[in-house]
Amino acid sequence: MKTQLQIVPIGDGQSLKVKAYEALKAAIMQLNIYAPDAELRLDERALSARFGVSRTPLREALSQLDQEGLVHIVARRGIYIVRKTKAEILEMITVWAALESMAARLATKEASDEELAGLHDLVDSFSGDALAQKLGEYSDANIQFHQAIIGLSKCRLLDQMTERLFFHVRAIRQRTIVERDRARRSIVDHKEIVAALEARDTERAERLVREHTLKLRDHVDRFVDID
Amino acid sequence: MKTQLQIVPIGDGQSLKVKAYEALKAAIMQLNIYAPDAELRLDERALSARFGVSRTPLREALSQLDQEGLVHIVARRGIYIVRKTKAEILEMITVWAALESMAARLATKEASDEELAGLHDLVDSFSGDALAQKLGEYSDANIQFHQAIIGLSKCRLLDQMTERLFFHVRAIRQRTIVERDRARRSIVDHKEIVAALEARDTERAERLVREHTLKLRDHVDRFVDID
DNA sequence: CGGTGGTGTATGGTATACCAAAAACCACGC
DNA sequence: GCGTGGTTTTTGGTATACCATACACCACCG
Repeated sequence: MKTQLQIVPIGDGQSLKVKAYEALKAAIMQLNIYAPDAELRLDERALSARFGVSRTPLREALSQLDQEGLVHIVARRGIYIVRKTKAEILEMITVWAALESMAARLATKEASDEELAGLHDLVDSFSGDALAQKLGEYSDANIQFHQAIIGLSKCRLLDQMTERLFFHVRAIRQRTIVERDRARRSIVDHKEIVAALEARDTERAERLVREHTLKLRDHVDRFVDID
Repeated sequence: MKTQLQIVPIGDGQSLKVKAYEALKAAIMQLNIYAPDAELRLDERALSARFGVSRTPLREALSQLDQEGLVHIVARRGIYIVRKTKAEILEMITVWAALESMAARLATKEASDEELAGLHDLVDSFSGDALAQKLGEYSDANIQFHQAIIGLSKCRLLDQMTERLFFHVRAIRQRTIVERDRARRSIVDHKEIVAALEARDTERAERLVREHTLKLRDHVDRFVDID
């Protein structure tokens, strides 16, 4: 993981503000912000020159990132990429658990049999070779599974609100100490969740999802070392 | 309820951007956006002149409101105050239910006996004369109760995420048809919730809060007429 | 009278110059 | 050598001029 900002050329977007926003977000996502030598300070003028746009749209993009909690703008001091504290990460996972358990509840009523079958396949496809994979890839698959459940709730707002949470949670995965059994047990949980959804067991699906995500919370609490 | 923007003089704040943001938000909150003759269109230059600030900080404030979903900015078309659809309102209440039920769960573990006693008093103070009050005032007291529960979870993120939801839900209360028994039954629910919290009954507190808020969802679904 | 094309205007987007405050730097004196 | 005061530099905040596009209006033509 790089410890310096990797600025990608601005692609196609609607406005320069949006382009700058996406480029910055992508750059921050690639950055290992918890590395000791990470470059956490941003400079408006330098970025402006690097992107080839003026400060105005760039500032609007930075302002948006500030509101989302990715960067912290201090007047006449500087703009800093935010390092979430461990307590904040734990809170995010807690909120995630709340939202996803509600999504599971809704999914038992809103999702079609076909959609649930697709989710079932998704889990199966990882149960075979997941153990052989690197933890990082498992983490992606894991998030993919959880986002799929949220999608099945048919509630757009749940999608929007969890998107930001996943971004930050993803950022700390390389700080997570590998625990051998965790991936395997996680897949067992996933299978149980899918079974509850397919049985249209609303209460059980909600409970399993909540407990599963709160397990992750405890795991991060115990095995992630930041701050 | 006024149908025109009520611009208040910019008070004291840190930056002009923040002042403009707060003034605009307050103005929008005072506006009955669902009135047929409501002024939903905003004009950057006109607002800039009215506030006595340049377009730059004003645009940053508007951009933030756009991200929060209060206004909708369309390039070279205009800036419009957003009228949430009924479906969106229902989604917001659903998410609210998810977040507050988790808050109740946490509160059974995090809140002190004194804090719960305070919540108990809050409910009692409204059980006596609530029926005599106007529905609007009851609505405020209602939101106050729910925010209190979220506060007792000791989870800042839950506070932040529900704040926006309450804003929009508050905006539709004058469109809610008065249902005579609802305030009374709501208070019964509240008392049960407080009892569960005081008994430290995590599962029951979570369930009661969720069911209570989902009741509101159904009520809005049936008795609120927008779109 | 109705449709169509062109020109003018309104409006959000962008670039740039300037401002004020905070920090860094440096010279000076003890 | 170290602290202290002032000056320079850095940096985010603000004001303003200009740009590009979507829309409206109107003249012109069929």
